[in-house]
Amino acid sequence: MVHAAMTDSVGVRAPRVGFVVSKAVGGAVVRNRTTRRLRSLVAARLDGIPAGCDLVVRAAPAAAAASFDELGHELERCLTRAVARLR
RNA sequence: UGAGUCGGUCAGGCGGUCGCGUCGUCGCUGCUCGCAGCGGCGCCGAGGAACGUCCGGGCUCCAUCGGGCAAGGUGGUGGCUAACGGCCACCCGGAGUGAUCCGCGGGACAGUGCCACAGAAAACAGACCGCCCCGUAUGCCGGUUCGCCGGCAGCCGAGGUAAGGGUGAAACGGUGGUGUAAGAGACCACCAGCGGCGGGGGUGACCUCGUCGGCUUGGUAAACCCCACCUGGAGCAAGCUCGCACAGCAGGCGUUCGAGGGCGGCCCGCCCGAGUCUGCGGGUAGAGCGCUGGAGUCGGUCAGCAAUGGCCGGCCGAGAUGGAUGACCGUCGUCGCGGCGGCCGGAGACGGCCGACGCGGAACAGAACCCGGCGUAUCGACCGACUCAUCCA
Repeated sequence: MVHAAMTDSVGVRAPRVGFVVSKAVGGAVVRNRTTRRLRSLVAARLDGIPAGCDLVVRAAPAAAAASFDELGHELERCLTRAVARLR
């Protein structure tokens, strides 16, 4: 799930992204690994995020078992929806 | 070729005999019938630090409403990481010709304390030897109208000064001049340093340029302290499951007038609450799980200066519980020493290389829940990068 908000109305500052990976996803090791994978996935899609925007990416419990490609598709879907809702 | 700096790898190989532990398997014996004991066979069986237990995490249980005061830790900046007191990069200061190394690197105009020895004086100014001026006992010299006058030295008294001297780890800016009775940032020039303002570069520590100003401010915070940030407690004997055993007695304080407990430092505040505490006496001290494949490691690739991270693929046979992993022999390799033989260099003394032989050495040290670091110990062997000097092309 991806939440988005325009916190810098001028749209100059680079976009900021935060991650929420709760205890429901797994233990400390699983949660940290999930965060790292999500971070690298988002880094590859930074061009599609408008400047001045803040994102919060929340990991569902299924994210722990998902493969890298599955995570990528799901993030893509949520990201386009969240960005479209901004406009 | 010599001298040096930094980083990394390995931790003797092979074979044999005896011994130990987990697991598997076969046989015998026992019974509570799926375990125990004994014996045979087979596989596997410590480390780079397994160590110290100095930090940080995972994991487990307990607690989790809030406020205040303590306590402990960290300390340039930016990043990495699960986290750190770790690592990487950079800044500043110091050492080195250099590669590089070292730093316990916030604040000394918030306050308090301390600064040994030496020195006059150690933090706020003061003045021991000095230097100078004035008054003046006295002495000497010169002049004299014999009243004294001038000069020099100087006891004592009052004052000016901090340039010079010596001490120290450190002495109230440095050098040169002006100035003065002697001197002094009193004034001037340059330099160092401090502060203000402005321009430029950098995410930042900070760097750099210009300009102005009083001319100048000691050290110590691993002394208390101040500032910023961080920290719930206990630990695998954690903890979970199964099984087994027992017997109470006496006393204190208590049941909305509340004992006791929790918020593991204290106080407030909040919550639970009918039992609880002490002494004597009695009982059980068995088994299993946790227990080893994990923030693992190697290669490739992508991002990054790097630490590190993403993706893809490969690899990974200790698990004891009074605690196993040991001892000996053979052989090969390696290092040191000894004499012997050969070759080379040299006038020689001697040095270097090779060969076989003999003797000797091979460290530090050992799992106990698991990781990331740090620190310490270590006979040696090897590899890579870089620096300086000299020579040759």
